[in-house]
Amino acid sequence: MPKTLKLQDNNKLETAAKIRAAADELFCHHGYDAVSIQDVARHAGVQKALVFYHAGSKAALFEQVLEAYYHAHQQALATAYEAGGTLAERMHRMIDAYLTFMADNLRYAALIQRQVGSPETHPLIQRNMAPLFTWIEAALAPLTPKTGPLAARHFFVTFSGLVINYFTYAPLLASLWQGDPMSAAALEERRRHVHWMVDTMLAALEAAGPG
Amino acid sequence: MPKTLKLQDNNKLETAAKIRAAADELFCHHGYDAVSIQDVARHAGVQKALVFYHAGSKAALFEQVLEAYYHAHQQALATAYEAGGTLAERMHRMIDAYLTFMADNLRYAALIQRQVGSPETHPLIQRNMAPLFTWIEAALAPLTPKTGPLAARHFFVTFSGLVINYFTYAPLLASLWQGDPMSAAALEERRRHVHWMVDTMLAALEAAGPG
Amino acid sequence: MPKTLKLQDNNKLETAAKIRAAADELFCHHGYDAVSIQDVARHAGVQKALVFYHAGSKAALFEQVLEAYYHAHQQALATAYEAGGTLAERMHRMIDAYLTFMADNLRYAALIQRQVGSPETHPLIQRNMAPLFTWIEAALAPLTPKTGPLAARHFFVTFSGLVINYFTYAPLLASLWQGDPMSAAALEERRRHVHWMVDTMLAALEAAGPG
Amino acid sequence: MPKTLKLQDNNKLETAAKIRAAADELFCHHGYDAVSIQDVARHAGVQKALVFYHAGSKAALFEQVLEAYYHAHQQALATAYEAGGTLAERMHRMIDAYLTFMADNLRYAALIQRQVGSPETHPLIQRNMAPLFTWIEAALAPLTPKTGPLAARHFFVTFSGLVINYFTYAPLLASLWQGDPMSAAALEERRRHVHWMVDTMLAALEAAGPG
DNA sequence: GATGAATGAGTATTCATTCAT
DNA sequence: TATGAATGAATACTCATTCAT
Repeated sequence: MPKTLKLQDNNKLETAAKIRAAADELFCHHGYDAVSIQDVARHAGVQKALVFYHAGSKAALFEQVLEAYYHAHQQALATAYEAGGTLAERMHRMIDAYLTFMADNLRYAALIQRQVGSPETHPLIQRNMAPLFTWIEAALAPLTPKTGPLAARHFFVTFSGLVINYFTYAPLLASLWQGDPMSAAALEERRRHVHWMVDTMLAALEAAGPG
Repeated sequence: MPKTLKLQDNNKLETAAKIRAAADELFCHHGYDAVSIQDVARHAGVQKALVFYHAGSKAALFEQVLEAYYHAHQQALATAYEAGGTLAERMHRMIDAYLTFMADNLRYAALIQRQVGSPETHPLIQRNMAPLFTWIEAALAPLTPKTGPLAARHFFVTFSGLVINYFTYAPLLASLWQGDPMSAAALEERRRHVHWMVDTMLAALEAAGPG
Repeated sequence: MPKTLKLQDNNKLETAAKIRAAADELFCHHGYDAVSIQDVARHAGVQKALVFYHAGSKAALFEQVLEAYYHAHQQALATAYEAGGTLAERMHRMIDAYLTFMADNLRYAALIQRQVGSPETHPLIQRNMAPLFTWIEAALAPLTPKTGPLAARHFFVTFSGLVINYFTYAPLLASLWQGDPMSAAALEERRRHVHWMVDTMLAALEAAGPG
Repeated sequence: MPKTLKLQDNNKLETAAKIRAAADELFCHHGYDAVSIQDVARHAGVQKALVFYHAGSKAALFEQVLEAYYHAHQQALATAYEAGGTLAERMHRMIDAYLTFMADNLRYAALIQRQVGSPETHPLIQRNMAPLFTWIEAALAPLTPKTGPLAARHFFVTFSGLVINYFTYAPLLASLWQGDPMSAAALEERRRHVHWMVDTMLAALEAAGPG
């Protein structure tokens, strides 16, 4: 009976997937410490011991969630890394890719936000940031000095902040924004704001002459 | 016996202060969930039950810490709120006040960062952000439209992010910055970067004509 | 109301004592691994968390039990260590002290027996054995060589075994002994057996001349 | 296909044997309670469920290990039981057989040592001791009284203790012995010590006249 | 103001064991 | 014969909190 087989296969696959999905949601929502394996098990509709069977430990489960986001993030930016065109075009594309990924993975912002404070997670976050930093440094090299207030590294912090902060502070901004700051229209507006900031900044750098 | 009374008063103050100081340090460093009252008591060098006597509960103790930062923050920005001069001057002063407060209260950034994800803390953070938002909206009113990508609210998110993100991501940036990103020299460099961003942005807005 | 005070005092003292007593009995009966803190708590009639409050941890509780026996043991042998008389008299007195202590602390033999296999307990047992070894070596020095089959260290193993083994194997010997091997009469018989062994051995050593 | 069959047979044997070997080593080293089936499986390099398939249960696996030692022990003493010669010769041979078996099965001493405290194992240990006890009682019958301090049963406890205790306490004696108490030279020395004790004791009993 | 004892629910993790395949 | 998933009870230990003194 292939049907039975398929069902069982689905069940097996589903168990591990259900656990990861539950862990993802809970960790992102409440943070590592505030979530217990009991919570994850309840949320996934499985038994507590089964979470350990599949994930090994709470820390390992958390790392799996982080790792999944890391891969998704890198993949999301991959095309933007390699795309050509003018500097402004390339910057715009990178920002669009970043914004789209964040909008598609709203929990991710919250996760990272919280974990920035936990040194154990730093290596993973650094690994995550490194390619983007390298890319921005290379892209801005013709226009920016190696050091000082206009060095590329400052623009890296500035522009990643322009994107990330919108998402992390979104729940707090709901009262300032009329309507949902995560709606398609609001996100599009933010996208154009960041593009404007990029264009303005690039124009100023170009006017000032090469770094 | 005033002498005894005074001593007792000092002891009282000292005990409560020691507890708050310990709570401050631990909550900021490890987050609410990762800190136990036992930890706070040990760190303060007092008995566990005394923490409850003075603070009431763990949640109340945490709120006291948050509230203290809230007041310190408002006080730190108070002069900048009222200062006069050109728009650029006023923006610079506000940014300087913000940066200085953050540099003086490095733990605060970490605290807020973590708590942004916890809905219970949202009211306090919103209360904290409100005056600054109002101020920026008023300050930029002559130059920015009420809605759209160049509305003041976007610049609020953008510039508070320019400041805050530098602090929250600092421990991750250590490898990119050569040397400590929290050193006086590094902070001064960041200050000048943000000033440049403000000046550039204001110039562009002015060139484009009133919102 | 002194009565109430006394009762409360007793209760406080009793709690720690009840826990130690329960731990003593259970650890000796079933061994470290087979006893859970839950068991100890139930046996002492207190709550599980209270065991940790008073003892710190399972390992610490176990060490407290061991340590108590160690002190009792040393105290039990103290007089015999210092007593004078002929070599035979001193050996007899030591054996009597040892046998009496073991008979009064039947659980102790079982405890040590089991723990001999656990390296973590070795230091404590070695500390326990050291004074007796030193004493026997000094006492037999005039009669035994420093090395070889008749060295004092062999007699230490032999005579401590003569005493200890009787107790550790007692529950297995019940069928061979008619009646209880732990009865006063049976113990007195064993005492005389060990004395006879000592006398026989000393006579042989003396006949053979100084080591 | 006999070849395949044979291979399968070998694999079967190997799997069961690997499990028993792993169980043997772990149980002897750490005791019943401290060893999990997971440990055994890992140590044997097989799957956890396979251990249950082959052994039935943890208790059954443990009994298999004990039973194997029981058989090996009886077999090791078998020749000594039946050998002829003078009483001293027969005693020496028995002691040699015992010592050799213990030296060849060092883990066994540790196992028995621990299990003496567990009533469930008593029947097996008693079954193990019975033939030796009967043999010693018969051998010493001409020289010893039926009861009292010089009854054969005391010499049974005494001489089995002389042998066994050396092995069980060996890890604790390492510091007293210079060098390894389990080295061939050290074991030979102990053998001669026990022989001397036997000879001395027999001579004294003979001098005293028949029991 | 301060303390030590007590509590009951919670934590992550491991257990021996079963079972469908 | 072998396996991977699943289970429910148990493990040592910590938690915030209370309370009598």
